[in-house]
Amino acid sequence: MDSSAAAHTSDGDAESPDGRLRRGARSRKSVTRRAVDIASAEGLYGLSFGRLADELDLSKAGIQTLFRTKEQLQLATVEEAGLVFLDAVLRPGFEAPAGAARVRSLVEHWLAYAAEPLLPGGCFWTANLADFDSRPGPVRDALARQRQEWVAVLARELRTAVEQHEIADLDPDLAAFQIDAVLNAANISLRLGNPGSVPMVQRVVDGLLAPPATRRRAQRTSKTR
Amino acid sequence: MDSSAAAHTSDGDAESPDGRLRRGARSRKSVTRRAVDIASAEGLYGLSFGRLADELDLSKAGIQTLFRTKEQLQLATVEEAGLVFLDAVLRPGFEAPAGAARVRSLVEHWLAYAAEPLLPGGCFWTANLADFDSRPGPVRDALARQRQEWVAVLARELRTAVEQHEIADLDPDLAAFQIDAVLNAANISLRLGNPGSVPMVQRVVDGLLAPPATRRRAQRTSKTR
DNA sequence: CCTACCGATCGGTAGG
DNA sequence: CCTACCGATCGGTAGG
Repeated sequence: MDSSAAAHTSDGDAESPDGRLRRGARSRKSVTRRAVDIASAEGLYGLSFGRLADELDLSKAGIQTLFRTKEQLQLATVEEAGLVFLDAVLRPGFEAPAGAARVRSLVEHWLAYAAEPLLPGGCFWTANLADFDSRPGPVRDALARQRQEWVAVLARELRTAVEQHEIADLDPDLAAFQIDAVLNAANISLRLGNPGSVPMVQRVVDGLLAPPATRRRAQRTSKTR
Repeated sequence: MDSSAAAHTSDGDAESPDGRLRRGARSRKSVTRRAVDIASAEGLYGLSFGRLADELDLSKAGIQTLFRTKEQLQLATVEEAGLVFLDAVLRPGFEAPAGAARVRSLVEHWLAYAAEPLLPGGCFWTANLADFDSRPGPVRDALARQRQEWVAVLARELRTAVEQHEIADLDPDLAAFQIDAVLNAANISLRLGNPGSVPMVQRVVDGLLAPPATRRRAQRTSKTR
């Protein structure tokens, strides 16, 4: 992840006398944070230098100087989205003890993250992976890697839950795939004005996480909750 | 669905003497079919009159005459995508007997439909619902309605399977939601060059459709298949 | 269906 | 020779 920001700060150890480097880093952060909001709703192709300039009261050429090309702007936006996800989902989710409790906490924080007002367009990856899955390149690769890391986190906690005998013996990778799938489906349903998929996610997760003796009942009937 | 095609054919009951209406309808179909291909890979916003004109050796203004506005082109493309899905998934799937066999057949045909070369970008709705879920309007409404109809078809067949005692007593709406979710997740994974999610879909569906006595084992362990 | 345009905006770059 | 901007404009293309 050698972003151009790293290059900016590494070619001179000392801050320039008038604070230009500091101001540059601050501008970069404010641009990428806004870009994450735009891209969550309208996709990474909805980004443009001109639009960001208008919304942030900067000049278009100034933003272009910070990122050089649109692809590098998109990559920086993807990286910033990862930080947003880290703060909103991973860090708070990891306050729960490893295993089933952490899976539940991660799912809860994910559902909150997908709802407004954190990101106006819901989940950043739901919106952009579908856009970029047919466009090979570094942006697609970065998005795919982040998604894979998220699914791997879920799988690891599910594996821990199995090893701790909190839940029945299931395939952690398969269960993580299912949880990620229904979360993304719920995110789209939320965008379409149908909140009914959120309790469906809960029921799927409850079914997967139910202790061995009661798992059949929890996932089977519609009136369990 | 009063499309502009209906308006074109209703303002004169008789075919014009030189066959212009016939040729217009043929052109419309060729344009929308190509538009479905483009939109499956690059989204309905990747459509443009100019690009379609280049690819089909027509003039940009000629295509604009057929559809008037870009939104009407998008709506006609969504409608055409529905016909593609009908031919590729629903009609062949419905040749299987109602219930569990039909669910399996629909899933099989869906997975084949999501793979190339039918549509270069995979599932039309996976790509476009994520794009349009934050853009209210008739295009979003049409996409959402089609998706809901597909999930309702799955739910109805699952309900039939329960009533025929082919499968355990589950909530058909919840199971249909899960199946649609993992299908869309598999479609994206296929686009990203990872075919491993297809057998995961099969295992999820097998777990949901397993007969009552064996359902626990089928969905539980990773080495069942 | 065609040529010929419009106001605007795209990503990117010029000199100051 | 560097940066972070500015106003202006490059060649192309968008929907209409």
